[in-house]
Amino acid sequence: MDELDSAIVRELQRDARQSNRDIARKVGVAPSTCLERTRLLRERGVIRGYHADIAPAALNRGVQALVSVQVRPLSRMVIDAFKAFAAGLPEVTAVFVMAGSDDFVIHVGAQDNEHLHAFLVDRLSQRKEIVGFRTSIIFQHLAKHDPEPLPD
Amino acid sequence: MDELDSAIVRELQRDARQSNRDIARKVGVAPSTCLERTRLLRERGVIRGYHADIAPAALNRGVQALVSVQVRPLSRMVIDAFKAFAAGLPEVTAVFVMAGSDDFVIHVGAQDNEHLHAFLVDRLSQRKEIVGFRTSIIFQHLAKHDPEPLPD
DNA sequence: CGCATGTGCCGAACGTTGTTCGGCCGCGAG
DNA sequence: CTCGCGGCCGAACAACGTTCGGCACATGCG
Repeated sequence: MDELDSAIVRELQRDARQSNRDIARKVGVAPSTCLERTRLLRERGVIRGYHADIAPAALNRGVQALVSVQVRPLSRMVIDAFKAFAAGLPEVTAVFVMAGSDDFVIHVGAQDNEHLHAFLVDRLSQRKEIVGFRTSIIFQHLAKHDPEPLPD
Repeated sequence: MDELDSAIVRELQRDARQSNRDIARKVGVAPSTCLERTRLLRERGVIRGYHADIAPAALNRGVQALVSVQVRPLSRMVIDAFKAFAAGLPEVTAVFVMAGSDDFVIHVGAQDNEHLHAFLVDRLSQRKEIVGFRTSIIFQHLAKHDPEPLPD
């Protein structure tokens, strides 16, 4: 992970669909070199994939929320089962397994408040391992899609 | 946003770096048609960008946390100022503006616990508008990078 | 010090792709 | 029925991805 790799990664974070030649030119190497570096970055697991960023409203997810969930008992079986369950729900876009007073934080998107409420009542609260959850609506979501690498 | 648009979006969510021809073939139209559709989706703001998904450890973010923050007074000025401040910090990868008992949730990544602690103590707690914050470590982060669109 | 070995980069070549554009088809309005 | 329009197609050309042989530099060993 030298300076060249970092530069390539930065470019792909900024715009994953620009041509390999453009990236090569920006980072100052030949296209073939750039391609080989990129291939190795994928192979090493540094680059995990390339994804389009879609406006939530276009996917019928106009309302988003973070749901903090506590489950009991705190055994691996229960945690893994709930994690798999949550990840499988279509309204769920991300699952955080947490340390602290909340065991999970779930990022949920729904068409509107009514659908969100239905999701919480009909899906989540069904699960017997849940001993409590707290839902907070998201007003805004600023995501940094090209975070700079932190210095060592 | 007809069925063809949805199919293209789905493919670009799955893999943003596959060729336009491949996408066209999978969704069953000519490459030129697919390209034009994609261009319109970008123009309409449905597609907001294409980003590489990078392993956090490679960016020196081995430790991640969600920080719930309360600020006072709850005026637009204070909220906007804190939002801009948080988004500008290199350790911060996402800022959620929330409804509920927490005003913000900040997604933070740091090299290790020591750096995380330093960030919280030296950066966050500097801000006078903060009346309280709570930090929870993230053990795991399952993100769904190709969420299916919800039915209408 | 000279030489052998290996690693990483380059540039050329070729098959593939992106992108544009003219034209065709089907549909709806008049 | 005819006209106009929107959307899709296919061809063409420039640009790109990908592979491969070779070169230069560094490293370690005789």
